[in-house]
Amino acid sequence: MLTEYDSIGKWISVIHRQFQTYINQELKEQDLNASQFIYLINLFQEDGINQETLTSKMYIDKSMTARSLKQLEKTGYIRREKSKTDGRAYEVFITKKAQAIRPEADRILTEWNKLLAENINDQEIISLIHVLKEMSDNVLTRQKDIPEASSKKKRKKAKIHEKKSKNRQKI
Amino acid sequence: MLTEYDSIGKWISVIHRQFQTYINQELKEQDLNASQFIYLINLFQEDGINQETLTSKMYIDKSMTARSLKQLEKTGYIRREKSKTDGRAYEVFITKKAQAIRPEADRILTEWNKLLAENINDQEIISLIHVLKEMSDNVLTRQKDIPEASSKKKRKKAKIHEKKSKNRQKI
DNA sequence: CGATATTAGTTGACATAGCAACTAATCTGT
DNA sequence: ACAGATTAGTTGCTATGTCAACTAATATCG
Repeated sequence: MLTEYDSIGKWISVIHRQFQTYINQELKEQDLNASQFIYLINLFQEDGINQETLTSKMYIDKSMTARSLKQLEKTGYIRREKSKTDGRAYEVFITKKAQAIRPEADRILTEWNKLLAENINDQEIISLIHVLKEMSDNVLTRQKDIPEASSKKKRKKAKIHEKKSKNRQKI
Repeated sequence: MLTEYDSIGKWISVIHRQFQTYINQELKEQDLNASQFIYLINLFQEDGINQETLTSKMYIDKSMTARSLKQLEKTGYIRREKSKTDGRAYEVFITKKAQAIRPEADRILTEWNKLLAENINDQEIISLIHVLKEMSDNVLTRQKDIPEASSKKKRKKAKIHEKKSKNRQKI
């Protein structure tokens, strides 16, 4: 039961891949792909957000954000302004082009959710979302609890110039 | 509610990525990565399976199977035998090296499921699995119903005559 | 039988994603 | 103030995954 792959992870992975495929099919006439689409959806909800906030809202790697936004900027769906209060940060804004496809974007997501939820009652859906969120939280909590000897939690030892010892072997 | 990305797809994607990261962390001392690991798990359940069956059991693209098995063969976790009854097919067998890591593999999955399920009661887990399966099924059913294959299928050159009626029995 | 289609598997191209290393700007403690 | 740490963002490398085109073997059906 809980010891087998064939329980939760498998179906999560399957649905994740189905989602990618579905979105890409729906977008195949647009100059947009699935990951850029998801970034737009998040920007619709909070325009003017900076990349870091967007990244953590999506629980994704910041490099993905950098690359996706770069492409969205090139194709004219967003523009970026250097923050006036923080010279490192950009504020990200959607353009008219993005606004124009918003109804279609909403439609695509609505259809997807409708497809997923077919023959499943509302109570189960609500419970599902709740449980998924909680699971995700469990993982995040663990990641915080176990800093993993990573570079995140810098020890205060502050050895002078330890930089050279980075050639760790991965096997 | 159901019209927002922030409902199901988001958490599915987040947990999917967390799963990849978790497995890769657990495996970082092994000559195995997350996707190969999942193939092994499936092979433990059904040794001697052929690639096509394995592929559909995992709901993944067959090219991924080809590449992952190639690597697993190179690192000695599996071997392949040409099927005696079908000259196109391979039967895939796990080796002693794979058997040897099976307990560790089971442990990793058990821990993952335990982590996910922390503070979530068994009934919710059972319901979750059931609902996820059903959702995945909903998507698969749609894919069957909407073959849309005619546009995908490139005409082979010198296709002489069209079938009497479109033969759309593709998956 | 023989033409044609279908199937199992491989490969090339490209999209999606994480990690580590890097730059430049900002923050912190003394 | 200012050195060292941290943060925002970018980039290189690699893994994960899909789609389409391809080869070779097999199935179908006149």
